[in-house]
Amino acid sequence: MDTASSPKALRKTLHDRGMRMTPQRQLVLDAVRDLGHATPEQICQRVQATAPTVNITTVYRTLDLLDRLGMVRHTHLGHGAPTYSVDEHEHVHLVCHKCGRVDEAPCDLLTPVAGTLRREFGFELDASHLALSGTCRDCLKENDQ
Amino acid sequence: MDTASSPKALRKTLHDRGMRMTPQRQLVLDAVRDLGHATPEQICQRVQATAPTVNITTVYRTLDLLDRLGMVRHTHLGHGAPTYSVDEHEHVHLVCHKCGRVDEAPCDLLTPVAGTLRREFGFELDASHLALSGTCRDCLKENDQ
DNA sequence: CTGCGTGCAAAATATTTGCAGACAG
DNA sequence: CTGTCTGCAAATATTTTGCACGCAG
Repeated sequence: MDTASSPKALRKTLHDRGMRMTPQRQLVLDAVRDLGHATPEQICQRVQATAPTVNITTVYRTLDLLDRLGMVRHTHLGHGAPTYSVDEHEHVHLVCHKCGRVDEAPCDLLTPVAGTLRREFGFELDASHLALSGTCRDCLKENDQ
Repeated sequence: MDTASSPKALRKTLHDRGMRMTPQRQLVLDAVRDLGHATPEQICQRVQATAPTVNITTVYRTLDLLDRLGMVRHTHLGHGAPTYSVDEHEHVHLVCHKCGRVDEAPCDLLTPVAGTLRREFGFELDASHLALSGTCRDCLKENDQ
């Protein structure tokens, strides 16, 4: 088996478009996979743990590249910084606007809504690109006290 | 009738908390109401059409204040800048990630989903705070051509 | 070799903070 | 009058861009 984020897959995708394979690109892809959802800043720190000279600029450029290649995707979790994750396990993000915690829910949660939107608005929903915001279990409990 | 964004309502809300009514605060609230969804930058321009000396700093501070007072709310539409709107007509935002267009859908679209989230995740959904992203009617059409 | 990709510095953008004066109450 | 609010300038944070060198192919 050969996952989408393996060195081979990355090399092939890049070469198919006349682009080059570099250690930096592999490190960024690895970091995105390992961290789950992470901001460019966090990804950069992770990469620098292995290769301290890699510049934040390169991280931004590489994330942008990998996003356009479809190898990672970015999600707007709310407050500000977008977070990046590998495209593998699709899910909806649930962001608590009180404590900032991010949970995940299965994507098909929104399937009925997606159908309604398509029918009534001609709008093709991309469920995993944005988060749903609200209040999480724990913060709700705190309010009750 | 006395809407939530009327000068009187604003004055009262402020006074109840020992805060002061100022022309700047009324102008910002008016701009938010008139513009629908707008970024701090756009709101500032609108305010400056009437009062050119009002500073962007004041707009940021006032938006933050009005948000905490519950007189406006902010929504993360995706790409970057949050947008502010009055709390009156609740709706879900549909953002096209291709052309950037923002449509609105009735909030109760998500009522069934909100129920599922509450039951299965203990998560209380706040539907109007975030946007759903996808591809709008027009951009879908373009893809077909 | 050739030129794409990188690191560095600096620019562009977005938002926040410190402080002295203005003015609401 | 008193203390909050504002405007200005500068600090911070975030992301982008220009350029010369290094390395992938």
